[in-house]
Amino acid sequence: MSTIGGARVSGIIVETEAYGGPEDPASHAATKAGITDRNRVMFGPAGRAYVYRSYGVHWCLNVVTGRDGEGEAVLLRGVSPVEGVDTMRERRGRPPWAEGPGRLAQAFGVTEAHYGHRFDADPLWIERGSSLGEERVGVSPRIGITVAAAWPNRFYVVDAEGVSRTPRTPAQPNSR
DNA sequence: ACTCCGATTGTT
DNA sequence: ACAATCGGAGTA
Repeated sequence: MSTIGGARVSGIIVETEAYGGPEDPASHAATKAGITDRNRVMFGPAGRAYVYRSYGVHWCLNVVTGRDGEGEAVLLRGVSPVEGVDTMRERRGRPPWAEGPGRLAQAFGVTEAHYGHRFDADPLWIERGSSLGEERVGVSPRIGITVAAAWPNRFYVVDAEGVSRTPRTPAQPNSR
């Protein structure tokens, strides 16, 4: 749920990816330098927003999930819209509204300004949803990464609107 | 100081 | 298939 910019936008989270601390080579917490300006909030207490810029173009939103010092977070990759589709249309121009991490952040109005925001407060928060049968939860490797590419850390609601289309399999080992 | 390239998306 | 776009992370 977001009230960023005064507009009420909400939806159901239907796709996420788990990123661990320094022991997860695909995580932004896994840097040689340890804690940096970018990943600092990941190493803080759970329940805050880790926002990063992707490809110099998009914002992506994570929820810090680890204990203080652990560096773990969950990337929000897909939301099934409930309220504020009109606002999403203004922000995005056209569908899909919140399918994929960049679109999701744009639809909800999330930017760098929300780095470190606490999810227990306005203008951006998460509420408990309804429980879901195991058979409706899909698991797969994370999208778009090149290391730890086999880790089954992506979770999604089977057949739900807002789940990103998985790109064709990345490809070859020998690009050089 | 400088280079490489990505937790992506939209267009060709 | 490829461009857009830029700052983080490592020093290729």
